[in-house]
Amino acid sequence: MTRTLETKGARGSGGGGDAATQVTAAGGATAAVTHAHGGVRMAGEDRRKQILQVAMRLFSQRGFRGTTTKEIAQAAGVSEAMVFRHYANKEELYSAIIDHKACADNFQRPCDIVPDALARRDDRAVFTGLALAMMRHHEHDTEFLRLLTHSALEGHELANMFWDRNVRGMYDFLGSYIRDRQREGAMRDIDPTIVVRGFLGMVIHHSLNNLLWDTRRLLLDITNERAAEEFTEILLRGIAASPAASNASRGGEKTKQGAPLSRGKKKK
Amino acid sequence: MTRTLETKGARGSGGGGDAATQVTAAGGATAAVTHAHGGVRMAGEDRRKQILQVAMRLFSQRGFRGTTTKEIAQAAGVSEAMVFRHYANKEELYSAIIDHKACADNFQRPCDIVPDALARRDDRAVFTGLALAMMRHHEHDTEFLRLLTHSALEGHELANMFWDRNVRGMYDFLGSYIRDRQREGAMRDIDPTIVVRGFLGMVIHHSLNNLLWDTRRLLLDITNERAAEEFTEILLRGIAASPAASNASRGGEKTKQGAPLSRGKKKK
DNA sequence: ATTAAAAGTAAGTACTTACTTACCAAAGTA
DNA sequence: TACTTTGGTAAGTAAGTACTTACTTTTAAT
Repeated sequence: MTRTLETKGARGSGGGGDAATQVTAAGGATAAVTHAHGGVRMAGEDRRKQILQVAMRLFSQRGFRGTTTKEIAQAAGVSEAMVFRHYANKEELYSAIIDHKACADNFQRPCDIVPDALARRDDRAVFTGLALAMMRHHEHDTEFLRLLTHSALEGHELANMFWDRNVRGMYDFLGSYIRDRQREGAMRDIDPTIVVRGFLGMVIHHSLNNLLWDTRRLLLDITNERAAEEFTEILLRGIAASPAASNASRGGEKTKQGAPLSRGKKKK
Repeated sequence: MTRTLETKGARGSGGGGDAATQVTAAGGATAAVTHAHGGVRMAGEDRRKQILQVAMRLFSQRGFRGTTTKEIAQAAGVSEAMVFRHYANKEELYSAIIDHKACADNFQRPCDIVPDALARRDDRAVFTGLALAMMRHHEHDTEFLRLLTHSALEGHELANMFWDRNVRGMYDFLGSYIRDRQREGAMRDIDPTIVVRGFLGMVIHHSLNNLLWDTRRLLLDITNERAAEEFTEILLRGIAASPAASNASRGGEKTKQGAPLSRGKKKK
């Protein structure tokens, strides 16, 4: 009788998304509490969040134009009018997603992911760490990658925002790390941006592939750890300061390099 | 007066697509040939093709669900009824695109692109050749890449079909080439599928990036040729048979290798 | 000239879509 | 207990949406 708002609120924001759908489905038949509605009454703020999450899921599955407000309402277990009570229109729902996705804990800066490896100049740890962080994030928040691709295709703002806030930073950061390692003689002379493009290409394409194309992993079924290691191995060998060939042709001067090739630590 | 069908037919299938749109736009105002319609009368087969091409363009821009049959009709310069005269429903239009895209000249088998390089065991030529062919195709038929991504997101058949007919083949082909080169001692021991994944990742991600994300090439602005070469260089160095390290550790047996490392030919 | 097939249209239909209005009931509060 | 606030609904509306029907014009062979 005197259950507080907290109780309902907690249920709502916790696993509310799917539960509400079921409640609604069953509600019409069984629960005749008051009239037709079988959904739980939530605190406004909780309902707002829940609707947002449901919308995120649906947008990521079917795209913005491909998702109807009716579907969102049904999946949230409320009437369509409730969606428009909380969000003035469909577009505002979308920008709320942008805010939520962009401002939230979603992306840490790359330098925060592998700080110690950076200090140690452990190239392998740096690249595997970053690759792993990205792939785990993609796998754990699959909605996001789909949503992002949809936005890019539909020319929505989310794509640009993500680009500016995250991708650009990643290029800057990794690019300048590579430049440093080139100066230290550990990596060969090559445009760092191309290296970043190649690295991100391998990682992101792999995620996109698993998520979008080969969901059953028919072609290639490996763990994120393995993928991160193998891609890193290819990349680092690929950009290592001129190896055997130059050793053979130019002879001696290996001691010239400021820092040791981290390739040496390979099968430690 | 007695112009043959050929004449009109040729116009229709030639540059008809965009012309028709303009004709319609101007038609309402200027051309009062018979009644309201300003479009040219086409032979059935030509109109059919034209509608298909218009639909392809629109689907690639806005996705399947995001494109209306009315828009297609308007862009083709005909009434909506004409669209449904040629294609029973929207879905059939889509599968016609699939047929056209999949069956047409779109994708040559990988072994046909670089046949001589394959025979010569010129790894560099093989990989740059393939990369370049893919990137050029992406650039020249941008609709296709967008269409494909849309299909993958929307779970349409085109994605699966493309996967089965093209991607799978590419993995098989490149995979077995790499396996051969490993047996010949030219490449190190690594799962060939992972190598293919990495290679396609770099190339496809680069195309997708230029087409979808960074269309103004702000982050990286290089020619396809350059990109193909650099990615190939990274990959081949990355998977080359263990270089300095193994030579030094295991000593002699270099003559065991069936074919010379094509890396030697580098700056020829 | 007659006629039949084919290219084309205008004006529908049945349904969906984003969004509104008017009203209701549960919760808190005086 | 009465009253206000707020989460919630049912039943709209106007503008799409895919798709149809009934009709007209052009073409070209008889």
